[in-house]
Amino acid sequence: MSSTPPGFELPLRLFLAFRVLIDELHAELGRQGHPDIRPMHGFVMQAIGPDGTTAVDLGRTLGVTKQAAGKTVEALERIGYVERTRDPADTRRKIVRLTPYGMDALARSAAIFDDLRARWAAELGEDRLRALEADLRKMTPANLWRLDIPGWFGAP
Amino acid sequence: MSSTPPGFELPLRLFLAFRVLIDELHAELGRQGHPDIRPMHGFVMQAIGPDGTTAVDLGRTLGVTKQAAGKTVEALERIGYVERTRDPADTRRKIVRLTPYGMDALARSAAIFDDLRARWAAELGEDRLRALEADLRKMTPANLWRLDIPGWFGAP
DNA sequence: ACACGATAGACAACCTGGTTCACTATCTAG
DNA sequence: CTAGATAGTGAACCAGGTTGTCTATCGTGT
Repeated sequence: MSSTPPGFELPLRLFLAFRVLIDELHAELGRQGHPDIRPMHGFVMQAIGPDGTTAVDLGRTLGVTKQAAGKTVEALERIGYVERTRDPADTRRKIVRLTPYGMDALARSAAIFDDLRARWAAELGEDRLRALEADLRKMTPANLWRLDIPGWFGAP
Repeated sequence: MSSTPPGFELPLRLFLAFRVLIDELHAELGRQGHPDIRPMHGFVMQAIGPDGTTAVDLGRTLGVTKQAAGKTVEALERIGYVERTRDPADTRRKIVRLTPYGMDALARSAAIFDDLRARWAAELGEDRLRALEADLRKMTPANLWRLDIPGWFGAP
């Protein structure tokens, strides 16, 4: 006869679970030769994808301004994860592409996330985890990338 | 015979679910006379609790420095949600307490969160939601309040 | 052919919430 | 009664976000 938990526990647990996964990802990424990568960077590189993009497009994907996207790309460029080249077909545009180092980080991230998911499956059971994922999918918007982290948090 | 989803979907869905709940909370809070409250503030007020606390203690609870906690308290004070009074027993300390307005916001937050949880229960089924909560509880640390949002996100 | 609107990118100023370092005031224990 | 710990504050800085402005380039309509 357990009573229903207070409503505020759910969002907190969701956030904590997210945080636990991200922290573990970055601890492991650090061990695998990517100590300087930050939580944001992984998402941004995922959003850039293997084919490259532009600052404006990246901003659209992530739900932030082109200036914000540009700044992040700059930071990523400084630490060697992306490079920008002018688009010969439209010299206004600069194509942002992952470097081999960036590709490596992205591939490792994917592998580590799969591994973390497998650990959750081992702990909870694959069926329970699938149910959890299905439920979350049901309650969240389709577009995975509109994170606007962490801007929304301080937004007016 | 569905294949297992990519590992990176799980953290994203967790975050998105968190975000959806928080956004809905603040939309409703806005409608109920608290338009100026920001996502951070709700958590901080929860952490302050009905008995009050101090900046140092609050920092410890939230996992941020006392200076950061102090700044947040200042902001909350400016918009009338908390007040600070010197502790007569130790004049170094300043007790941070919720004002009646702050209490109102906290009570409404709790009610809205309960309501949001009820909506999830209606959508997913109470048993599925309980399973989800139980699974998250299993995979996250006990201390609900060590959020360090959003500092951890940009932390070195 | 060309002018004009739309688009890509960059720069500056500012905001929030975090950090570290340094300092004062007060408490407490030896 | 002094030495060390603790509470709070201020300053300088950082990351990542915003708006607003500016230039360069593209592409379309007359």
